[in-house]
This record gives sequence, structure tokens and C-alpha cells, in this order.
Amino acid sequence: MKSEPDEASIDHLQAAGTLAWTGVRNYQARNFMRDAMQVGDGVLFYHSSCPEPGIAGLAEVRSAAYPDATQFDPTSPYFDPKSVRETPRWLHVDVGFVRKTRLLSLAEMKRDPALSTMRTLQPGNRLSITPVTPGEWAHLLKVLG
DNA sequence: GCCAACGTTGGC
DNA sequence: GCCAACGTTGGC
Repeated sequence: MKSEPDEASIDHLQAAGTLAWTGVRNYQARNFMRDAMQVGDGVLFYHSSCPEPGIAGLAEVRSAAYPDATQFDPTSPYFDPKSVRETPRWLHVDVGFVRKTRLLSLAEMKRDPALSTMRTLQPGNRLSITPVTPGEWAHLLKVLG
């Protein structure tokens, strides 16, 4: 799961314990939270759009997907005037802190042949949430230490 | 700030 | 349903 550290970094998550992953406004990313995530699933916390993009820590899914309140808040940057309360368009899960890791940079991830299949590393990928295979996960845990 | 990639919108 | 225009993402 990608997050801009200016907005929510691994340190923010550590301080808060749990964060509501609000603001996702892409249907595919939403569907991964709604359909593919289960409470207890592991999460790689990735810092994006920053000087050193990469994986900065581990987290876990702490809730099923539920309606994103920011879509109904006119003062929020994530306000969606087209969303209807009865049938909310945008959902999110809660994410809980597990631990910080060393920063595994995007450059290093790209250099690792074992990670070449990662969805998030595929050319043109822009999704902020992508699945990780069990093999990739196991390898990443080793690399992260 | 640039730009490639790709998603969304809306007229037709 | 097509597709051009436009907006967003995110590394560099």
C-alpha cells in the first residue's frame, strides 16, 4: 500500500497505531480492499512521491472495507459530489502498525530478480494498492530483515 | 517541473 | 460503444 510520507508515513502509523486508509479514489484499488483483503493480512507500507521511494515498514489489515467518510465531506480534498450515502462509492480498510523496517528502496527492488514479477513494479502501474504473492512476500521478509 | 502511462469523462 | 480531451500518478 502506497502512501505519501508527507501525508501519512510509517512514523505516523506507528504513533497512531491504526490508520483509516481513506482517500482511495481508484476502482481497482478499492476493489482490492473490498474483495481481496482480510483482517490479519500483511501489508507492505510503501513511501511514494518522496526523495527515497520504497518499503519503509510492515503493517496489517485490521478491518473489513467500510464506507469512506471523506467522500461525503465537502471540506475534504477527497470529497466526491457524485457519491450517494445509500450506496457509497468509496470504501477503505483500517491498517495497523506492525514494525518499521530498513528502507528497501524502489531502486533495490527493481534490481532484485526475485521481485521482477511484483505487480507494483510492472511498467505503467499506477495503482496505489496492489497484491503481493506468497513467494514475493516471503522473499521480501528475508530481504527486509 | 517533466512526462509517460493510464483512468475517467462526456459528447456523439 | 467510441474516442478525444483531460486529469492523475509517481519516478526521475
